[in-house]
Amino acid sequence: MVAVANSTAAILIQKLSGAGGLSDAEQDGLRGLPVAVRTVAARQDILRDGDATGSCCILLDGWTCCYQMLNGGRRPILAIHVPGDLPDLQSLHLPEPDFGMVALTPATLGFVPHAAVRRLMEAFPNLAAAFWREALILAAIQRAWMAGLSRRDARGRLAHLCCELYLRLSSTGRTDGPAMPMPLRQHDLADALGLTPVHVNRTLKDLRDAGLISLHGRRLEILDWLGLRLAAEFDDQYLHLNSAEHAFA
Amino acid sequence: MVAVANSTAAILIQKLSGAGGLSDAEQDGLRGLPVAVRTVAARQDILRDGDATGSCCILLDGWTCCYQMLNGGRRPILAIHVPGDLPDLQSLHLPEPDFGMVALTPATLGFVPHAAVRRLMEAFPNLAAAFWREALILAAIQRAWMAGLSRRDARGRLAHLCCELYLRLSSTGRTDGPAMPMPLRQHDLADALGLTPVHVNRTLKDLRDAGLISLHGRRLEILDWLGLRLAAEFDDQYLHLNSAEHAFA
DNA sequence: GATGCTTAATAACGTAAGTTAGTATACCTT
DNA sequence: AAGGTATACTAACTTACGTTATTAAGCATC
Repeated sequence: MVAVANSTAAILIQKLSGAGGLSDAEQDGLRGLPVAVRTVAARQDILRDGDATGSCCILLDGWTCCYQMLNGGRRPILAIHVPGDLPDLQSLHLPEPDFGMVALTPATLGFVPHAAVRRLMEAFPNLAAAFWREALILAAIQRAWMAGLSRRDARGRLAHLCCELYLRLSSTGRTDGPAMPMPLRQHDLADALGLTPVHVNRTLKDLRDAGLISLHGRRLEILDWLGLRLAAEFDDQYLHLNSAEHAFA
Repeated sequence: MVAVANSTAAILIQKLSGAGGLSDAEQDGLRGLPVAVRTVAARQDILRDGDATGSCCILLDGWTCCYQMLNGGRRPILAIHVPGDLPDLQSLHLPEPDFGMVALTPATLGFVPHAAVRRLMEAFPNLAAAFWREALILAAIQRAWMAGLSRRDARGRLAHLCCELYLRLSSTGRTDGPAMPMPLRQHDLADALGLTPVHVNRTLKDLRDAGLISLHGRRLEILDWLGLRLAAEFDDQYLHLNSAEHAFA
């Protein structure tokens, strides 16, 4: 366990800088956090349902997701996380997680002990607010997702997910023009969208045939942003992005 | 706007007392909160999507729900709240809500200005933690709900909701033996479960015919708790209830 | 105790998505 | 490059749930 490495601190500082930015003291506080960096292989469990770890993590590289296991192998995916996300701040006050977490790609995470986070949050109310803001944005993302599961058809759900992931990646410069990495297999998409893999396949074909996206070899390209937004009824407000700058702005 | 009335303080104190209870100073802090009590009629909007109110609310009596509006009158319900719940703590850090809130029954709510809540949370870290714990429990409830929308059939979803609401009501003594109030109309249940009212009706009949519940005149009775739990694959851990005491313990 | 209005119950029919099964393609490993 | 495994694609068939429509039952208001 070493003090937060430069790159980790940079990611945290970028993530937590809201409209007002962070003071030097706050930035130093973040840089002083003790962190254990861990690398995991794709498909490897990061957190098992019920494990209490005593630390929070920040996703530094790669993608992860949270899921719940139900009987019969059903595995609803509850959230997808991309670099910069803080997936389990909730563990600060609910030590026993009600979900598991796996890596969707090879991933590296930083684990920071709860005690250190708590100390930092008490010393810097602004940082506490910034941490909570992040947690609350993830909760807002969950709400939007939930609304889709409840009341959108397969096409709308898939389109919505594409829009959302594109913007979330774009906000930290991880898109490549209109294209982005798409590490989720159709099986994962199915678990995220509440569909079967077969129907995900059909629906992808549908969006492809409609000229909205193309998806080959783990790379998703958005061919018609407006059309996709429309199919998704997508409104980016819930993401609370600082800059709405992306290839289609 | 007056200082929290006795009953309001009692509800807050009960809600926020975790395993350790609250100190006298903390309880006094809660009693000193300025609160505006408002009564709303059933079906009346409490919060419109996008409104910034500048305060948080606590539900003192009655039921409310949060929803999002989609095109074509689709109205997914994202959360159901019962007395004691703090439905919009998130507004502390995300002032523009991404959802609306309506009363499901005549309801009375207490509104506390953000500034006052923030002051209290800075003065009493324990209270801050307790508030966040409540918000995180509601988020956990959302996750469980989401998993259902994604991977449970109509029967499982409805059974799960019955189990959950029963325990949540039971934890503040609002059940009556194996029975509880059930103010949601079938139309509301449909929006909460991602189904159509017709199918909710069919599914209710299904659970009734299976001898698991009975539902007449806004009153839900659980006839076979074990059977219902089984149909729901219900595990109450995610509710983080202090006491698992209820009629079926 | 009529009148209307909202909610619940059923039935008949339609369809989006699930299931099963098979083939093709990509991707690893040696 | 050959073989094996995981993933993607497609088709044929089934089903849970949606849709539309009608009737019945509550539950207000005058």
